[in-house]
Amino acid sequence: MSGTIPNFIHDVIDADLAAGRETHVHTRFPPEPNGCLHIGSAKAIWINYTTAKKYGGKFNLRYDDTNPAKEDDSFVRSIEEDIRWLIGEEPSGGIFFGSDYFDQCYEYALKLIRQGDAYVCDLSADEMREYRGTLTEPGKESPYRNRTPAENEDLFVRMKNGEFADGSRTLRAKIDMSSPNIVLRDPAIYRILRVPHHRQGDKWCIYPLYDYAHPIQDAIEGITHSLCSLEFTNNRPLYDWVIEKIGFAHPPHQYEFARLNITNTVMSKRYLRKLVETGLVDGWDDPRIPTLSGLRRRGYTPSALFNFLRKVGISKVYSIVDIRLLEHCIREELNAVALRRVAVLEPLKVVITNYPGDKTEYFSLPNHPENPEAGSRQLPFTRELYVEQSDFMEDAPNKFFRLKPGGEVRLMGAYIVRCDEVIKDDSGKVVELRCSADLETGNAMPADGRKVRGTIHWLSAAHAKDAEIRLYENLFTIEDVNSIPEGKDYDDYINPNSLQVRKEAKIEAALTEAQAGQSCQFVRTGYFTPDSHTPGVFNQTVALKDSKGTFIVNGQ
RNA sequence: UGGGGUGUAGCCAAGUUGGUAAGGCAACGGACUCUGACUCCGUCAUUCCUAGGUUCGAGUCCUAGCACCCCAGCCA
Repeated sequence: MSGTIPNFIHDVIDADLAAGRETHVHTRFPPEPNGCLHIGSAKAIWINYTTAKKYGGKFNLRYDDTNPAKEDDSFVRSIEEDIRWLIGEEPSGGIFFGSDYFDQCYEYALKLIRQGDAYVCDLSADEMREYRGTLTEPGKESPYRNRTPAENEDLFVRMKNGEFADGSRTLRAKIDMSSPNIVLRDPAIYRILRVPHHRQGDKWCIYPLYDYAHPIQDAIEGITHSLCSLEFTNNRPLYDWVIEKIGFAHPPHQYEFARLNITNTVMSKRYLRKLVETGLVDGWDDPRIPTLSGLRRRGYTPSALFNFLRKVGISKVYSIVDIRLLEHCIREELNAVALRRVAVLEPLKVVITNYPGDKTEYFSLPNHPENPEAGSRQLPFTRELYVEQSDFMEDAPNKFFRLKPGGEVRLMGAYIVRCDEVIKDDSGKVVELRCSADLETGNAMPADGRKVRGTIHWLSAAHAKDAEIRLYENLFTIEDVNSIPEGKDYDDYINPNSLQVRKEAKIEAALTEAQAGQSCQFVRTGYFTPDSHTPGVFNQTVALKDSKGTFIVNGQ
């Protein structure tokens, strides 16, 4: 279940191992602590983690914290928590910080300077852009490109010592201003930035850029296969350049895979942040967004997520996965293990007219119909019950197998009842049903052999407990949020029904003891889990599948 | 009009040295059912972006096109 299907990365590794280019496998996941992890990050974690595992190698967690202007310590804590939750253990190779290698990055920069492979450039950001050229025209060499190594070293040391203003100079790799790959047109590898670092404090006023720092981090940690997403493909030649010029004995190699996209949701950190900051969702762990904390609060499990990722596979094709595959994976898992419970989301009172008002009897309901070992529990039955409003229809079509005037239905695990009378309020709304139970038959099959097709869930009004139940739908009404028409914005496609709160819900007594992190199936409606923030609130993980499109317990 | 990456069903995605298109999701039929769930059966690419070519035989090889994605941050 946790394995992977064949993929090009493992093909590469198999070849490396077979040819003796590598003797082992070491991977890493390098998040920048500038936001929360989401299911797209989970794909990167899963690929790196399972690859290391498959080959008996190690897996590192490394915070890629080279830009103090964007990073925050609170995110390193949330990332660590999410990863522990996801993989269920410590990263086997350890936890590191890219910033811990700043000294080495600095020393290697000096080495590049002395080799004539890097120079201090005084061009402003705007000038550098002009000199860079365009996609179709080569760039021009910087007038500072031919400074001597000694002059460059002097300048770079003074950059480090804080003698120059932010942005006034950069250290650049001396590669090729006419390269068709723009990444290679003398990229900046160090910038001056007077921003305190979350771990280094005020030690530095120059910080290395990703393209320069990343290969060094990988090499220092002994990473063999550096697996990242497709948008870094253009940067790979620079990655290799850094490794080669510094002269690492055992060069790591980078391989790229397509990032994850899912229909009707958003994966960009930038937009997730916007949703959180504008209050369109309720924090980074809002159950409607695909952050790991949100998914966790929603009731998703690491194994369901990993299974999902495994089924999606690894490729280099831009793709957008149907969110229903994700839902399938959590249903598949929860169906097998979740205990069945009764909850009435939208209660409608039912009075059993031929049942004594002072009587209570108990019916046994299985905790899991397919697993007798899960046992059963007793549900109290009394004259006044609650059933689901949507389980009654006054003018019902033929295929409606639930309660209707004059019709019979089975109360799950208990009596067959017939609807005799419908009581409405002044506005015509149905407020109560008066039914009669087949007391002879009890919870057995009818002796006369008549068929009762429908089975609905119910709760004794006197015994039911109150709860708030939150139902969720897709956050976006558009499948691909990456292709929003011109002139429109993400916000134009937010589903107004993404959260629906049922405050008047009723639940069976056993549910009052449910703990956050436990999932159960509310019979006939879906899988739910207690909210981790508010006691007495349940979050819907996913609705039960509704193959005929008529099982309307959710919404209208 | 530069460079890089990618094109297999509605959506993901396998396809060994060319040998006659896996699997999953979705959908649609049907069986079963005291959850309209689950489970179970069945249907779902004469065709692999297009056009040529090589071959007894091509998704796999060759040639030429086309489409989509990424790159012009002192972001990652």
